[in-house]
Amino acid sequence: MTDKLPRTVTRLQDIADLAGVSRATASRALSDSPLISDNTKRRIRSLAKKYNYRVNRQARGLRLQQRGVVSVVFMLDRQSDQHMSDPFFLEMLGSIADSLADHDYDLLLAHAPIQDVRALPTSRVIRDSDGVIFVGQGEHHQELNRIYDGGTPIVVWGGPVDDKRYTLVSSDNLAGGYAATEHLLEEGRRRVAFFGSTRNPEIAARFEGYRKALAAHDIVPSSELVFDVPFDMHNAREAIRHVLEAAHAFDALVCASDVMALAAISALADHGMSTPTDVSVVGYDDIALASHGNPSLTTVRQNIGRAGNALVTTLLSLLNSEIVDDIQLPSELVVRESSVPP
Amino acid sequence: MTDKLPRTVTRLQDIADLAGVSRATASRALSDSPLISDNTKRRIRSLAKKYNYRVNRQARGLRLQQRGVVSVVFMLDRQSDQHMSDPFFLEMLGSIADSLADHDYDLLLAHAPIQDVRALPTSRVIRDSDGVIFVGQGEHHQELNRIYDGGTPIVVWGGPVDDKRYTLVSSDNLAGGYAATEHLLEEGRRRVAFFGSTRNPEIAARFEGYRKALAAHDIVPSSELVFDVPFDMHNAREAIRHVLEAAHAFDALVCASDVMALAAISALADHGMSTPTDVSVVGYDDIALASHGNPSLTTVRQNIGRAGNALVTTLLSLLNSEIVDDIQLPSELVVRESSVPP
DNA sequence: CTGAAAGCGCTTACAG
DNA sequence: CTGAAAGCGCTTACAG
Repeated sequence: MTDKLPRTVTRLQDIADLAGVSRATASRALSDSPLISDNTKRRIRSLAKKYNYRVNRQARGLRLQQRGVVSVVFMLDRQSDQHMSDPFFLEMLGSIADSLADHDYDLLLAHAPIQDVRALPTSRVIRDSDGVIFVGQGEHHQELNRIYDGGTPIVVWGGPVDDKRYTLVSSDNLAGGYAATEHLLEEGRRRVAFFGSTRNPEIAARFEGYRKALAAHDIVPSSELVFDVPFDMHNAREAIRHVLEAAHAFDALVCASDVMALAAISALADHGMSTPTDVSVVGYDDIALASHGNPSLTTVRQNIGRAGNALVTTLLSLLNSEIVDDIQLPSELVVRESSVPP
Repeated sequence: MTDKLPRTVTRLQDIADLAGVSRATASRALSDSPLISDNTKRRIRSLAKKYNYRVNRQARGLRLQQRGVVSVVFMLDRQSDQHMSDPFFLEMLGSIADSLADHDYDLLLAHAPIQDVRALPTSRVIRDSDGVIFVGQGEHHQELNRIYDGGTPIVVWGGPVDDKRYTLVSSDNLAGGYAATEHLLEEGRRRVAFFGSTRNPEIAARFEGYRKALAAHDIVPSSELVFDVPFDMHNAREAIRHVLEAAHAFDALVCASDVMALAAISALADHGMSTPTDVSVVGYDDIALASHGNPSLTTVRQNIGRAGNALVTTLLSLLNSEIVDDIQLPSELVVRESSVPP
């Protein structure tokens, strides 16, 4: 008769004592090892449940040389003023966080913009995590290759690039850009401008779709209608003002993000031009705000829930030494008020 | 002459070997123990630097019974439809993440809405972290007291409540609500409505400021002008539509958040009412989008950078067994177009 | 001022 | 099917 049962059961040893087995057996039972009899397993598991035992992740990690942590790095470009306050990134972060939690991994957030990508390999982000999810490639595509070469398991959300060695998850940006442009042309627009920085691989793919759609309608793309507009709302608005003052006439706009589209609609209004009557506008991402503006925004939806899930499961497969393929998710045009003139 | 120096220096033992001292001495040197001579310290530290040694956090944590992790929980209300996609929360998260990184702590993000606050104490969020930062109290004030009573170090961002035992960091919501209302009254508005759920302690404090400002101008607050509008853009817009259809006349609006203010401006426009000509609107938070709408939004700025920093340093003090006080940060009215009729 | 030893809580190769 | 033992990388009370 043991009358000194532990008050609080926190260690594997406590469960083992309670069950009258060794720590080894308890450990194996909890990890569902085939070495253990069903009976023993059942007994140990119900005990663990009853006492609300949860394995100490630090000890397990130390033993297994795993961290149980995945880093998430937002690869935002200084140059194009892409900012994490873009709701698209938050939604992506939320989706990744959910998916990681489902698999019992912690998320280490590298929120600060990457100052020097070369410092990454020795940074905490890589040292203290099992793998890294990069959201966006920025202009650091080759750096990503190098990090991959260094042996860190990484998965990247981004666009197609040449000479890529890491695993890529993306949405079909080319189809998205095509659908957006095609839609505007079918609504009767003829001078369709493109707003966004094609140094960004995702935007470059959308631009490719834009060009193809124009070509399919026998329209020769004019470089006068392509503008390197920054992502950031403030700078986007400034840039768009300049564009409007330079008076390049266009009757429609394909924008690289919803935030940019919102900035464009504002800037147009400042110039006395209304959307969609004077200029039709299409955004990209379908952030929550898109459906509630005035006018509501036609946009290309990226399925962020599936994106986060794909990033996480792909990385975990990688950690599991499985062979993984790139993943491309579909994109979908959502037509609302901003592109349908009365 | 040792010709078998380790290729990769990863363990404390390696540094100790290199320096020709024991692991104990190396450990103490690195943690700046007064027991170690300056000379030895210098030698060991330069070695650590040279070989880019960083202590294994898991091992250290296991030994010290610390996790090196702080959980962040967004206490969003289902009822009031407050949503993490509100940019305010993202900015707050970013600020907390930065501050935590400065102190070498990981951030464990509990993104999913809390289903059952009672399950928290046994959840990973609490088990695997040294402390928890709650953003918002939602309607779970008493639950927070209970978690505090359970011994978990917590710090909460929120509003004033009775019978509070945990440590609170807040901005001066009463002054904010007052300043917003006062400003509208000085602009000549007389029928100032309040939009927001006063079940939320922060909003309740702002509402108190609203009432005081009215009283200071000898205006009797009318319950007809106080509306329990949800936070979520979509539902806010719906709610505001109902308000407008019920035709309660008002000439100004104090909103519980910028997102809500944006929704209000949209809904007003749908009703053929323009801002600020017909109705002046003031938001709360000063999110990035606030300055770029059309019209730009008058709002009460919360200093999110300072907020995140205050939350983190307060929690770390708590972990350090120091006595901490509640912190109240100033709020600041930012006047823009939405509240200044031509 | 420095070191040998114990121990944080776990998992698994080895032996039975 | 089960257990004793080793060891992941660290820190600190104890002894010198």
